[in-house]
Amino acid sequence: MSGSSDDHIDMPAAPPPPLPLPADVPLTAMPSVARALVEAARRLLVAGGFRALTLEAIALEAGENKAMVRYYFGDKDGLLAALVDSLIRDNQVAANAEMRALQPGPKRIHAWADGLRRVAADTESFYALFSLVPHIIGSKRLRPRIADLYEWYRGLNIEACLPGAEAQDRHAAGLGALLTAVVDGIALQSLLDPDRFDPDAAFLALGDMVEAYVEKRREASS
Amino acid sequence: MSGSSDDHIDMPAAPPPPLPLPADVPLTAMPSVARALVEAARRLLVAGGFRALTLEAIALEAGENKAMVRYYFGDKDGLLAALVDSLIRDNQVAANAEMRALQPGPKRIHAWADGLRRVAADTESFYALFSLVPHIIGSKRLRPRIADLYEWYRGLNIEACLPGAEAQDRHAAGLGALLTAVVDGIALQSLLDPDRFDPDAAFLALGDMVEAYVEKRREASS
DNA sequence: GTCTATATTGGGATAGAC
DNA sequence: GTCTATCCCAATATAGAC
Repeated sequence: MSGSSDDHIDMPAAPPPPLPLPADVPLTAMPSVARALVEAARRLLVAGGFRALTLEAIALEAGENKAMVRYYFGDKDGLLAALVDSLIRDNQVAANAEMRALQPGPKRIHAWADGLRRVAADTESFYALFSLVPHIIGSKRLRPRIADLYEWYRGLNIEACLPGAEAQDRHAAGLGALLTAVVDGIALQSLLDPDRFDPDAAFLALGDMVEAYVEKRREASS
Repeated sequence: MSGSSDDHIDMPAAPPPPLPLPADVPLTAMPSVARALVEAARRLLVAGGFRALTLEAIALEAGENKAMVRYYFGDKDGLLAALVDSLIRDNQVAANAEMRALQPGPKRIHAWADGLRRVAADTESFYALFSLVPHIIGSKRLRPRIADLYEWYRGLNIEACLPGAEAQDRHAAGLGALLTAVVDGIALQSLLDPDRFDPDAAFLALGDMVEAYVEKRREASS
């Protein structure tokens, strides 16, 4: 069945789904049916956890046909990749635009830290994300896609705080990873203790720390 | 069967679990049967994810009887709490002892950052932890226990980097939360991209950042 | 309790209408 | 190019026989 060697030779080997959407298409740029599916999946995930995420339930919630998942995303993992992308990336776009409008320097760093604070405050998105993590890590196809997404995310952080850093600069790479980690980790602590935990304090400290670090780094290199 | 009202009266009414172990008993201090159960649960979780964690499978893997879970931990969530505690806390004890042996100052901070690096490098533990997160967040009984564990963990970080900080000091609280977040977040990135991602770079940056921050903070307050 | 038959569910695939 | 209606296969759950 996998080879389907009986196909007519002139049939270009199983009509490839016309457009399995790449995972990095922003939600707003998707065909409306695809967007409806992603948004339905998100609602189901937030409401009922990963178990609730069946193709049938998603199609029902979206008011679409089950086969549309295959049509637009190839398979369920493709849809999940698009979902994770929307959870991580869409939040970043606004902060990104804000950041680029500012000149490099302390002010930009604090503005970026504040943007990260707002991203981490979206606990619903992070609840959905953490619900997916076990499945992502266990999925051969999904994990590399999410890994790429995180790589992009780290690069964004580097550009915000150390514009023009060399790609091989290990300190810069460490900073990018660290900022990404802080957002995820603080969001996790907020989910675990929504009443008592104060996420903003961490980002205040973060802004000051990155500023002090970048300053020291500039002095050292001059 | 749950009521078993036919039991002889002189049988002291379902021996109440003599010690639903508090979640913060270190693994090494547990009765051997309890420890065997926790370790079996850990192996199953690492091998097969959360779905594999049924009471039957745990008892089988541990070579114990299913009822022992109720006896030692009250219920499944009690066992899971002890498991999470062992995943987070046991790693910390050694680093904690090391830290206390050092005088306050830059050296201690870098030693602490290196301890955190080693904690984050235990990807198996973090795989288990992240597999449990969706269930923890959704569990009314488990979530507060893990929240307390994280509170303790944040306090430990504060003591390592800002010994003697006031409990109400928001900057100190932010730093404690931030260090905790970095460990979790970096471990997540390692799990997502075990081949390419360089977790150590983040902790190098972290040590320098915290040092620069604490230094600046001391100058400001003097 | 253990096992097997059966029903249900879930992910994936295909054919064909428009 | 978009979409609907089915179908298939595997895994799981349930039920009843023993």
